Amino acid sequence: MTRRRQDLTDLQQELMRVLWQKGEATASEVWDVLRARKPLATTTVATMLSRLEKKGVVSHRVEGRTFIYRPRVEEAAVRSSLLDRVKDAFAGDVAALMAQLLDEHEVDADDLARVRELIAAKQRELEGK
Amino acid sequence: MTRRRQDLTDLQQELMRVLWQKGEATASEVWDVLRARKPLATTTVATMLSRLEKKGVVSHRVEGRTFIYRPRVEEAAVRSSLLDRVKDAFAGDVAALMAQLLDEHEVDADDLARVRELIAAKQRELEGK
DNA sequence: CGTTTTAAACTACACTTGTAGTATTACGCC
DNA sequence: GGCGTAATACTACAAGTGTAGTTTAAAACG
Repeated sequence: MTRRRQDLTDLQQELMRVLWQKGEATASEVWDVLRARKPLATTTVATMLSRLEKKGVVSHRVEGRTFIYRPRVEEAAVRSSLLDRVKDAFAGDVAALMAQLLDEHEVDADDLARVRELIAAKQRELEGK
Repeated sequence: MTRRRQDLTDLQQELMRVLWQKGEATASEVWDVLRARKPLATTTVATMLSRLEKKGVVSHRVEGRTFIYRPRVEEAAVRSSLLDRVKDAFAGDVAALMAQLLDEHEVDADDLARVRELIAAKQRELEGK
């Protein structure tokens, strides 16, 4: 029980990213995408996928003798769970979190504008209530 | 090499949180703080602390026959590393990240105001260049 | 001083992860 | 139809984690 929440490790997330992007994929298709970033044996990818299935985050159907995997959790949910972690690390202080984010990561003018609009919307929403 | 970056698990982070807050602490002091949240044997905490030391994230000095631990990594660094992870999960899209954050987490008017000001500052900074 | 308490050291163990080799078996090609 | 190819199944193994018991030794208390 190494991780609480249904968190994914980096590698697991990379596998999932492929599935999320493609909708579904075979082990070798996933391998094909990942090998650019990182050299892995095909069996490694297969192993990971079947373990992910055991964890319930992917499922597969069989076509011929090939497994076609597809995600069973949404990317947004995983992101959300990750956000929770970070929020905890910031003792729940979302503003502080954003501050550090703005501070350490390259955010361009467009991003700022977008976020600004989001905030305005949120403020209107708060006032509405 | 289960985790890249020098990431900490949830439990490890809870231990560290105590050290960051107190500046330094003995195993039983840490245990004392943690046991509210979670029942752990004292030896568990001691084990974790010595493993954290092996990893280089804490150090200790001896006083009498007691170890007094202190953090060797800053909280900001750990937060930063966590932010990196999330940013990756959002494919680098900081604005999207913030959007989900604003959407799913309770942010009050004060927070919004603070963030708004941060963004304004950042915008001015960008223009300045 | 002997007994209880307390600290740290050492040992243990199950589980997950990253990583991949080996075995088996079905397919498609010549 | 035999053979290489490719796919899954099975096995392996070292690290790291969560969790804690056992051992040893010192300190504190009465």
